[in-house]
Amino acid sequence: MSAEILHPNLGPPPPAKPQPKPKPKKRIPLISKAEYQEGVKRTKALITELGLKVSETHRTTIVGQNQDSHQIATVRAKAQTVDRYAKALKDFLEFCFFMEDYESAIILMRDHCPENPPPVSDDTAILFLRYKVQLLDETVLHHKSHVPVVSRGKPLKAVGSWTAVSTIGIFRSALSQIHKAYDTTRGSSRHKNGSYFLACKECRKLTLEQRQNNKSCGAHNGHCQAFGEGNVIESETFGQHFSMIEKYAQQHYMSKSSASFLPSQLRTIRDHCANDGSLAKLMQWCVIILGCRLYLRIDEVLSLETESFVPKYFVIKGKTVISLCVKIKGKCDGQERHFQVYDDPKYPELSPVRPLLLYIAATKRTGGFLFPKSTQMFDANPTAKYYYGSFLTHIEFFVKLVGMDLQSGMDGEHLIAGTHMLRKTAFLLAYWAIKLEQLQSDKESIPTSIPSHEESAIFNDAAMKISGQSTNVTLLADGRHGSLSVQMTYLGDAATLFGLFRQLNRLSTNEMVGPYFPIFIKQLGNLLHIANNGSGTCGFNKKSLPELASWFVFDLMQVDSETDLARNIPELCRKAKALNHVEKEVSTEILLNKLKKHLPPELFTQAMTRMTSLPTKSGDTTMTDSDVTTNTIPPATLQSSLPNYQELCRKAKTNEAKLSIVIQAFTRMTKPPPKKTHLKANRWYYHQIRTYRCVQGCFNGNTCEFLQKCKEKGIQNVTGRIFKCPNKCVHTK
DNA sequence: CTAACGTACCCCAAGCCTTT
DNA sequence: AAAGGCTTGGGGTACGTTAG
Repeated sequence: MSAEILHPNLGPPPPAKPQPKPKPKKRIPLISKAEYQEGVKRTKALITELGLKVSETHRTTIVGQNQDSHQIATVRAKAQTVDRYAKALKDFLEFCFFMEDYESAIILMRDHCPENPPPVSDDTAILFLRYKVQLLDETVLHHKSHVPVVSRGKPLKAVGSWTAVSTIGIFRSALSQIHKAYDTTRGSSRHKNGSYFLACKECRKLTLEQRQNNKSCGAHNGHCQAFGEGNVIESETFGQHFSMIEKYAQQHYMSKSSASFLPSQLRTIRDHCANDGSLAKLMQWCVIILGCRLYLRIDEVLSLETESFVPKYFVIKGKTVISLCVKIKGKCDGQERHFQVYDDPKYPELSPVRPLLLYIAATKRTGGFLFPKSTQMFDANPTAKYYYGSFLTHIEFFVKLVGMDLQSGMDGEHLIAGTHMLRKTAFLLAYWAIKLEQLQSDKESIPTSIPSHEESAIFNDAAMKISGQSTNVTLLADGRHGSLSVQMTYLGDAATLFGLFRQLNRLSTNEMVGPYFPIFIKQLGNLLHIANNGSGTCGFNKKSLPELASWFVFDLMQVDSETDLARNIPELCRKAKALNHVEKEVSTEILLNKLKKHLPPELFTQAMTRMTSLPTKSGDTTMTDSDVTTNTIPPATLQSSLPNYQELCRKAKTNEAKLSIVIQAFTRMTKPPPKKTHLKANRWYYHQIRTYRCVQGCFNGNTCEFLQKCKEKGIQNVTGRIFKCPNKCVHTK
C-alpha cells in the first residue's frame, strides 16, 4: 500500500486540542405556541371590534425569498431585504402578544392586516428594543415610569441578543417600511397631516356615527382620534429612546471592523510562507498578495480562475515579465473589468507575479479555480474553490504570526481579520507607495515632521481623480469603491499610520514599498498595442498562463527540468526573488566558488558540487532565506490542518486507501484527540481511532495482515465508527 | 435606509451505542 | 430488547457587517 496518497506538502501535522466550548444557555421562547394563537385570535377580534376592513385585494403582496416569510410592505424593497425585515418583525409581533398590546399587533399581522391599520405603539417598540438589546437577564424598566415591566405576572427580563447598532437600525427600517405601506400610517413623508399619534381612549368611546362625523372628545383641536395615525419612527419619544438604545449597545457590546497589514507584516508573512516549503503556504501567500494588489475581498480572490487571466494583455519584454492582466467582476462592478498585476522588481518579495507563476508551475494548473480546496491542490482543473472559512483561519494564523493585536481598536471597537482585510491593505500599500515616491522625487531624506497640508494634498488629489482632474493618483479608480467616503476611511488609516511611522523614524527598509502603478485599464486596444509591439516581445502574451508559468520557472529562473517544484518551494522562492536582482543575493554557487579558492580541491567531490541542485527539506538552515526574521512560528490552527484527512478519507474508494489515510493522520498527530467535541474535524478522529488502535495493537501495525483478516471475517468497512475488530480485541475499547 | 453576504447556532431525523 | 443518549449531517433562523 502506498503512503504517497497524501502529498508530503499538504500541511503540517495536526496539533493541539481545541478549546472546550461553554454550553450555550438555551433561550426560552417569550410566549408559547398556544399563547401565540391566542394573540392572533384576540388581534383579529380587535380588528373586527374597531370596524377595520380586511380585504384580499388591498393587502401588499411582496414576499421574501422564503415563500413562507411574512409579507411586508411597499413594492420597493427587494426580497432579501424583506426577509431580513420579516425576521425582526416576527419577534416584535410575539412581543406585542406578550405585552397584550393587540392594537400594535394589527399592522404586524401580515396575513390578516386591514387596509387602514393603526401604527404600532412607540412605547411597545421602545420596550421591545430594550428587551432585545439590554444585557441578558437584566430587568427591563419602563422608560417613562422607571418601574420593572411586568406582563403575565412576571417581570420582563432582557435577552441581549441584539448586540450591534446595525441590527437596531434594521429594526427601525423594518418598522418604517411596514408603516409606509398604508395611507393611515404613511407619516409626514408622503402624507400631509402625517404626524404620529395613538388612539385616544375618550374618542374611542364615541359611537361609529359620531366618529364618522369627526366628532371629538374635546381634546386635540376638535379632531377625532379614535384611531392612531402616522409612522412610529416619527414619534419623538421613539426617536429619543432609539438613540439611547443605540448608545447602550455601543457601550455594552464590542463592535468590529477590518484590520489591515503593514508592509513589514506582509514581509514576515511572505518569508514564513516561502520557507515553510509547503504548497499550501505558497498558495496562501499568493492569495494574500494578489488580494493586496488587486483591492479584492477574500472571497473574490478565492473565486479567481486560471481563465480569469487574459494572456493577450500580458506585458512581457525580453526576459522580463512586466505585468499580467486579469479580468474581474467585483461586487459592485457591472461588468468584467481588466486590471494589470505588476511585478515589483524593486521589492521582489512583495511581487504578486513571481509567487503566482511559481505556484501555477508547481501545481501544473491548466484551468479551473486558481486556489482550490486542499484536496484538489494538485488537480490540473480544480472544480471546488478554496473555502472562505478555511482561509479565514489562515489569516488568523498570520495575524498571530505578525503579532497583530486585534483587541487594540479604539472605543471598545475590536478589529477582525475578515473579508475586507486584503482590500484595506491594498489601500494602505497604494497610499504608502505614492507618499514614498513623492518623498523620493523631492530628493529629500525622510523628514521627521510632516507638514499637515501635505497630507490633505493627497486627499485632494484623490478626490480630484474622481472628477478626472488629476493624473497623479488613480487609486480610487483602481479600488473602485462606490462611495468616496468609504475609500477615505480606508485611506485615512493608511495616512495616519504613514505619518506616525515617519515621525517615529520607523520607515525602515522593512516598511518600504515600490512605486505605485495604476492597475485599472479601460483602453484595452492600446494595451494590446503595448503587449504586442514593444521591443523584445517574446510572444508569451500569445500563450496561456500555465505556459508562461513554466517558461518563467524553467527558462527564466533556469530551474532544472527534472526538479519536483512542489518539494523545493523555499529555494524556488529565493530564486524567484533574486531574479533581475542578482547583486543583492549571494547564491550558494558563488559561495562555493569563493570557498574553492581557499580550500584544497579534493574536498569538492562531485557530490558536493551537486548539492546546489539537490532537493532540500523545509526548515533546513542551509536553505534559509537571508531575510527571514521570524524565529518562532506559532502552531498551525486546528482547522487549517485537520479536515484534510477527513476529506481525503471520504474520497478514497478502497479500504486500502482509506486505511492508509487514517494511519497517516494518527502518525502525524502529536497529541491524542479529545474524547468529546463538537468540532467536526475532531469527531472524525474520534471515530477513526479504534481502527488505528486495532492495527497497532492486534497487528503490530501490519496493515496488510489487518486488511486480510478483515476480509476473511467479512468486515466491509475498516474505518469509521462502524468498525469492529476482526479479533474482537480490547484495543478498540 | 436598502441590499447582499457571511456566520453561529438551533432543531430535526436517522442510526449507532450504552445502559437498564 | 427497550429506552435513552450520542453522533452526524442537513436545513433553517437569527444576527452581524459593510457597501451602495
